[in-house]
Amino acid sequence: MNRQAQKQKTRQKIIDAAFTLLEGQKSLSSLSLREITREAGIAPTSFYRHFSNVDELGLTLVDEAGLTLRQLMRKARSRIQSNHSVIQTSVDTFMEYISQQSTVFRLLLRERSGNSAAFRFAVSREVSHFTQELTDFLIKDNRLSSEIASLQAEAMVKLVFSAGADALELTEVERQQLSKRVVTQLRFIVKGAEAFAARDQRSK
Amino acid sequence: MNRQAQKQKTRQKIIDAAFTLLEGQKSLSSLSLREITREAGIAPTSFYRHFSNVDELGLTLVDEAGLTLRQLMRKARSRIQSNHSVIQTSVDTFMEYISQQSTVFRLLLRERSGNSAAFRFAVSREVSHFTQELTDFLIKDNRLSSEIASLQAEAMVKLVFSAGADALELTEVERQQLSKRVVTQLRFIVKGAEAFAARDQRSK
DNA sequence: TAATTCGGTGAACAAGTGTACGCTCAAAAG
DNA sequence: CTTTTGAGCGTACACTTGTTCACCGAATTA
Repeated sequence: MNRQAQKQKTRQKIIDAAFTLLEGQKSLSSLSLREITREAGIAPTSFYRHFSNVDELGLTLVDEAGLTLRQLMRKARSRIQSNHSVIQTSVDTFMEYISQQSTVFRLLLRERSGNSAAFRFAVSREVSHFTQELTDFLIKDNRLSSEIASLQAEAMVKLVFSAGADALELTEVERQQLSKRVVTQLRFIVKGAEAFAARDQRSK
Repeated sequence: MNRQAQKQKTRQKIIDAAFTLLEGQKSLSSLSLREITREAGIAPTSFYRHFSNVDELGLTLVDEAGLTLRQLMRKARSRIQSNHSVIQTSVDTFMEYISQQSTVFRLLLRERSGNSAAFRFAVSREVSHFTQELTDFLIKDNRLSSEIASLQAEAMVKLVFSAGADALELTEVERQQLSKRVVTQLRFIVKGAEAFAARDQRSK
């Protein structure tokens, strides 16, 4: 068998093992090398053929989680085309992803304020992408000034991610109730930003 | 010397040692018993005379952090009496506390989405107090319906805490810029909630 | 004064950790 | 076919970890 392919395969085994362990209550920095290799079914020392550190593996996982996040955005956008309530659709999509990919979101939301500066930075980068895309959308779709759009987007993302973190602890029905609250709260922000934008227009 | 007082004193030494270690990049659950006792200058086994677990110590720390939070609220309220911009004053007070008591806030903000369910629960209890007090204030001061007040308060607290988490990574000047953004974003929420309240009034 | 309580200690244990080193043996290169 | 490469393994080492146990000695009680 192809040597390169084989290596890639065990590398994936390591990544999968880490994700499996993360499904429990563990965080990235509490994963031990030996734990991971045990789960992956390889010798502890083999780990070093793929990553020089557990931290390096951690950054890889954050990157993969970022991919999921971008996938989420794409899905939300594609749904908005057909359906008209942008906010409702977006929140629904977000919550759906949290249910389906709970391990990935747990990873992101935990490491966002976790102990490792490197992880925090990596997550914050991903969330920035998210915010930037929303900002662009608001400028184009709602014809807001870039300043107000950016403030609005930032507030909305913070609110949604914060609610997402809460959602991880909740049952399916509680999650739906939370969704309704979040939708209303987002509408507060939209309405408020509109009012500010109108005032800005008038004063010009 | 009084035996009881002496015991209290070493108990405090343990708590102080834990806080000192937390000033680094460590989280509650990554603190080890021996680490703590080493820092406190006592024998590892002495720890058990005061706490049966490191987790039990952790909950004590969260409680102490909650005290600081309530102190913050009191301070903010007392300042609002004299000054008129409620939002500006509150955000300033919050950011000031984050600067001064950064370890405490790091603890709260980290454990809020940390690995331990017990810690998460304890923190969420403290944040709930915070939200509830703000809700009451909004009902009394802004004459909002309890439903809208609660939604508004929840959104505001989520936004402020989320910004607080960001602030921990920033320099003093960046923090002031962030404060300005947050104040505007909070005004979005207030304006938006007002609009919704007005609509509710009309429809009745 | 004599007896008891109890906070703090040191030694010891089993279990877990990261990592260095040299080996195998099949794939890749010559 | 021979040589080189390199992924994976086993052993070993030095550490750290939580917890048990019997013990000391001063403060407290009788």
